Amino acid sequence: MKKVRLEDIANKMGVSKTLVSMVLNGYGDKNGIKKETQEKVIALTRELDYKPNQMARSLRLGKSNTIGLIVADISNAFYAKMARNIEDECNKYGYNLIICSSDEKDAKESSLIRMLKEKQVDGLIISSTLVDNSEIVVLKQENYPFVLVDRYFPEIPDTNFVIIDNYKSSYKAVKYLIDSGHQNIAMLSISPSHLTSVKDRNKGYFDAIKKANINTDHYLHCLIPFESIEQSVEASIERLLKYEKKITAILAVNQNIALAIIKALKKFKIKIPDEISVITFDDLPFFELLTPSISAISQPLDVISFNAVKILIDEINSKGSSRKKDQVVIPSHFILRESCKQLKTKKT
Amino acid sequence: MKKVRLEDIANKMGVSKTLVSMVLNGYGDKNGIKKETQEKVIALTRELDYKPNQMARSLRLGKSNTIGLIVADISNAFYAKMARNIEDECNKYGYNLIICSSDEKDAKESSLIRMLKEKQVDGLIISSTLVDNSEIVVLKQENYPFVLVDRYFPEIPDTNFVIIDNYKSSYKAVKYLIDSGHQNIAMLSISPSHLTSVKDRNKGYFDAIKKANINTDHYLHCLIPFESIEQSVEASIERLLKYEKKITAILAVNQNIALAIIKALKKFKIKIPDEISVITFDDLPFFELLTPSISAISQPLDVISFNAVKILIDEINSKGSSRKKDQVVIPSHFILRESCKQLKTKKT
DNA sequence: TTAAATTGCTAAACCGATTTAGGAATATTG
DNA sequence: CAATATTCCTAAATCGGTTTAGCAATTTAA
Repeated sequence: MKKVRLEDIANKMGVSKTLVSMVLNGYGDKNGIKKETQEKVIALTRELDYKPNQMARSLRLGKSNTIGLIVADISNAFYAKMARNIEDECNKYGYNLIICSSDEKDAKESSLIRMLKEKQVDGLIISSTLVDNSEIVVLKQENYPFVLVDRYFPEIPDTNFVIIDNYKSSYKAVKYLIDSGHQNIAMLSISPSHLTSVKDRNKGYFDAIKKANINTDHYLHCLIPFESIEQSVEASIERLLKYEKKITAILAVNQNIALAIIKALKKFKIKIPDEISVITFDDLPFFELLTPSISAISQPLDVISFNAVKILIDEINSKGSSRKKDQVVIPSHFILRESCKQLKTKKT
Repeated sequence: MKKVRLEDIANKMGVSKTLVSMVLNGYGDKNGIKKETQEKVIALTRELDYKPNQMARSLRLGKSNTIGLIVADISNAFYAKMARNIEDECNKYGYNLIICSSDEKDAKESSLIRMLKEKQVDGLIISSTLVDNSEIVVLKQENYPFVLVDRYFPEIPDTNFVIIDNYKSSYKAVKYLIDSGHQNIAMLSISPSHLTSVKDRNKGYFDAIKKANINTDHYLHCLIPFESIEQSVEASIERLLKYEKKITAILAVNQNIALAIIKALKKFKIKIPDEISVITFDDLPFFELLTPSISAISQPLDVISFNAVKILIDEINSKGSSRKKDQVVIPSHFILRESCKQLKTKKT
């Protein structure tokens, strides 16, 4: 069973493929094609189950109606959720999504960007891990439509991005802990930590403890290598437990770190929150199910996705004319759960 | 900055685009192109940062090097993990992935299949939700390469599929509970339940309790509507708690149901496993972190993905000649954790 | 010295759609 | 009745690659 082409329809009807194309694209009236002819075309199209070859169409139109999404790892709950939201938003505009995982690897991300461009995607949404951001700079120079999410590049001006207010979120969470009476607060952050999201979260933590004039020992701020989260977190926790002063709270820089922390504390039989309070960036449905449930800084992924796609489509549609870039910072939600212990009542 | 085309390279060098194309595709020697010329082509290609338009290439070659993946919901941890494994496998073969979520909706899945065909994907991997499977039948008639995962259609013979042994997994899990002394074992299954995976899991449950000659009251087998898992599970649990006999174990048909069960039991302050033991299909990293940790029937997603992609690529490569279909059934792993209580020592 | 073989390359067709420019037949106008 | 306008449609170019068929110049063979 051979595929049905536009030409097959045209031949079978004894008209030109120009006519068929016009009718199928809704330009029948505009080009003065007889109603009767139009109906016959439509009918035959149905009958033969004609499916236009989008590849051919895209080549001619210079538009693939496909968007590329690059995240660190699609199997990560955070990105999976984001991908789903982005997928839905894209569908609304008639776009499809090619999803790729960069594994936080520079080389892989760069080659993914190049590959997606070769595939002629109309735009990119990137949660970039790049240190060497030259590929992004090229995108910008080429005026290629793209939006950064979750992380951005302060050193590249005038790029679209959608992020949460990482600094403020971090600062507020730590401030909450301080106000609850915690004096020795650790943060388990991640390395490489050139990512703006991580940097801002780190800075929020440091600024909050500095401002409160409590223990600002850098020993309390641990960098966990991305490649070996589980073991490194366990080692760090072990180290922290031996610290001269009693550490009573930990801030996790993301959900992966949080999972590892919970696992390690379980292993060392440290009770949350009685001995150590825990707050994490990123919320997972199951943080609520744990006993105790885990306090989280939740990113509104639907809002982020909505904005990212909207901006990207806008960028695509206004290609050529250089459009003013959108830089959206969305507030996060602090969700207080059982994992935080009040050491004293909050000062008024 | 205009895009560089094959022709631009050719013009700039004063050769034909045929030559350039041949060289870039590695057919330079075969066509007797001078080494010197070849080198010049390669050099110029680098210099101009030429990126072939894959759309044009695909159109000519009738091959997009793209695969479509349809799952119920990519934000679901199970499918996210599967998608990632499939992505990696595809990359090994030089393919990309368009991922789509069907939301377990017939109409949406059918239209996704049609859409992906229009996009000229070279093959499909589908975790199908279809009751009306006519779109699958069409695929088969057209000899369109596809592989079913997780679920298949017994009524459509000779289709590729990769699944786990749902019946046996379910049977064994329930048998384990029975052997541990449980007499009143509930199962929270899902509706619509036309899916082979669900049907087989249900059958395994029923056969195990029938064989053991214990309570086979159908009241213990609850169907949770897909659209309202949380509320329905809660209602079902409430009902089960009022049952004339004391229910001491529950089998969850998948991770979503399990999450809802854990939540509901937490709400009703029922202790796992002291009052009720829990086993679930599908393993999540966090099942291990819960207190108590949750026993699970784990699907080896890497093995499933590996097979699915391998079969699909094989199918794509042997297109035309009708290839013998692969039907792979992979054993699952039962992971015993703290959520199962021994009511008596296992009989010998 | 001429026919045959080899070397190194190219023109043009093709994939399947969209679009531009225009043509033939009929209807309307002056 | 000729000139113009309208109606309905089409041939051919185009998008950017790959591939087929073949050509001109040189080398080898007879």
